[in-house]
Amino acid sequence: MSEESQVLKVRREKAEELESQGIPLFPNQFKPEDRAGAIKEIFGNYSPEELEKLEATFKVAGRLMARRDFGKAMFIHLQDETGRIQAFIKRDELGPEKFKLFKKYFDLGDIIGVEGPLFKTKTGELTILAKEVVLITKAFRPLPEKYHGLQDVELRYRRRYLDLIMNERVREIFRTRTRIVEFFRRYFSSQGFLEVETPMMQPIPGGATARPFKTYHHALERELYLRIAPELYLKRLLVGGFERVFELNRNFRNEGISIQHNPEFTMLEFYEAYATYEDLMTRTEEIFVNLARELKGDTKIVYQGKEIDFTPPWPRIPFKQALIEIGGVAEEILNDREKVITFAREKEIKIDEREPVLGKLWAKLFDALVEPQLIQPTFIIAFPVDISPLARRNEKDPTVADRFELFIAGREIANAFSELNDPRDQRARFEEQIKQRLKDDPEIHPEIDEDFIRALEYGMPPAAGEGIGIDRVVMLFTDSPSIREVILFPHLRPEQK
RNA sequence: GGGUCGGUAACUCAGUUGGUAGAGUAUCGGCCUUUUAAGCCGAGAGUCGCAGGUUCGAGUCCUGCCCGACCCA
Repeated sequence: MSEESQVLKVRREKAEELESQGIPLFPNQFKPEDRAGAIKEIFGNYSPEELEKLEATFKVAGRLMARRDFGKAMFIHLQDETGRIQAFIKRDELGPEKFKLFKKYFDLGDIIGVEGPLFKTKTGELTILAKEVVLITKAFRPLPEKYHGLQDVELRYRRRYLDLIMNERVREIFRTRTRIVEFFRRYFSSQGFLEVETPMMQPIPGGATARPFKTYHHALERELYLRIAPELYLKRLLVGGFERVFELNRNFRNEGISIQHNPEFTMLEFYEAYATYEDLMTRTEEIFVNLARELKGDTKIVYQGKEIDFTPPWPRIPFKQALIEIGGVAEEILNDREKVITFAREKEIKIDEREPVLGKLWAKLFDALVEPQLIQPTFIIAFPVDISPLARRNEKDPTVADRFELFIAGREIANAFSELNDPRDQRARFEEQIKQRLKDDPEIHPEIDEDFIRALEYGMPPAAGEGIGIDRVVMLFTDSPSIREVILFPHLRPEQK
């Protein structure tokens, strides 16, 4: 076989023959009036006699997914967005010409229209008796195998359209994703938050510690960065007088791809004036309980075989205490930088031994020893100030920030804090960050966002803000082990020719 | 970046010690007017990820590379 496989050749020849008979391959006149799901929902329980009395015809369109040929009649399954419905294609009903045309030229994968009354087969399946059947869109390529479907993970991601045709569970994941996004928008709107859009392209990437994507604007003749977080712009809006704002959109981080990381991911950030991080813990509990009830009708879900219970209140454990009690790190080790490094080496936790910031070393220990153990929803609070450059200091202990991170199923799901609004301290924190920056660390931008400081100098009301990783929330509620399962088109290396 | 596993027909997968590349689905032809992965008979379909190497002979062994999954960092 040369450049074209046998199957593709047959399809192409069939299409050409149809066209030469004056039958259009891609007509645009057919208007379906019914959908598979609604028909089955309404008439599924009708008896054969009741169906016969209906005297109504139904008109559906969808993809031809299955075909069982009996010579002078055949059963087909047609799939639209709402589900599958069976139709019975009978020579005596259609007439010999149309029947022959269907039999010879309509293939699995074609999009077709069927019109006719409903009846029940011997086996009790609700079925459309086809009085009319038309080709709506010819498929030039065959569908994957009807029973096993499309399994190859690489192909599923590269040809997501096929994955969606073949795998109902995948369709369900993305419907759930949309429901979750809609839930957040509805929740925040109902709570008086204004949804806003701030720059995705930023002259100075800020609001997080991460390596950005760089691009170039020709007319402005300057480099721009795809945002790693919207934080610094949302806080400018607090300065501007919007007291409750949120943004739900994409962030970009130029980092590795893993089971929990995609270079572009969806983040919800919200900011609430006159609130504290403690208020946000309560709000966060409320959000997840409401979401679980809406999606599952329960405050419990099962994720990868583990039951997760959102019933509040959730434990609130100080960062250092978690390291000691959950991570099993002795307190005297934590307070000594050299001992921390030795400890990490013994435990084979990879750290940069030149790292001068003690909090960053602690964070590495936390990621390795504590995070995987936080299965039930848990707030870790009182983060070291030196890894919380945008958070307000605790009034009693200035070495920790009024900050929490939420962990569920061994993963960070949310990050929140009372916002630092003292412009002097903010400048000092930025300067310290740059000073402590390891040579050429791509995750810390060497430039201070002076306009952000200036905004704070006009006065930002005390506020608390939070970011929630939407992809990870979707993973939890769809029981998906990998972030790629909840992103329609995850990034892959280019396909080889 | 390192490790493990995988890449064989359009799809899902076998392929023994190195000895003519297989099955099911799909496709094509024949039979069949209530099937549910319909059934029966027959047929065609392959750059075995790519490039080298070893060998009389490589899907199989060796080296490098590409793509993917998972684990580690």
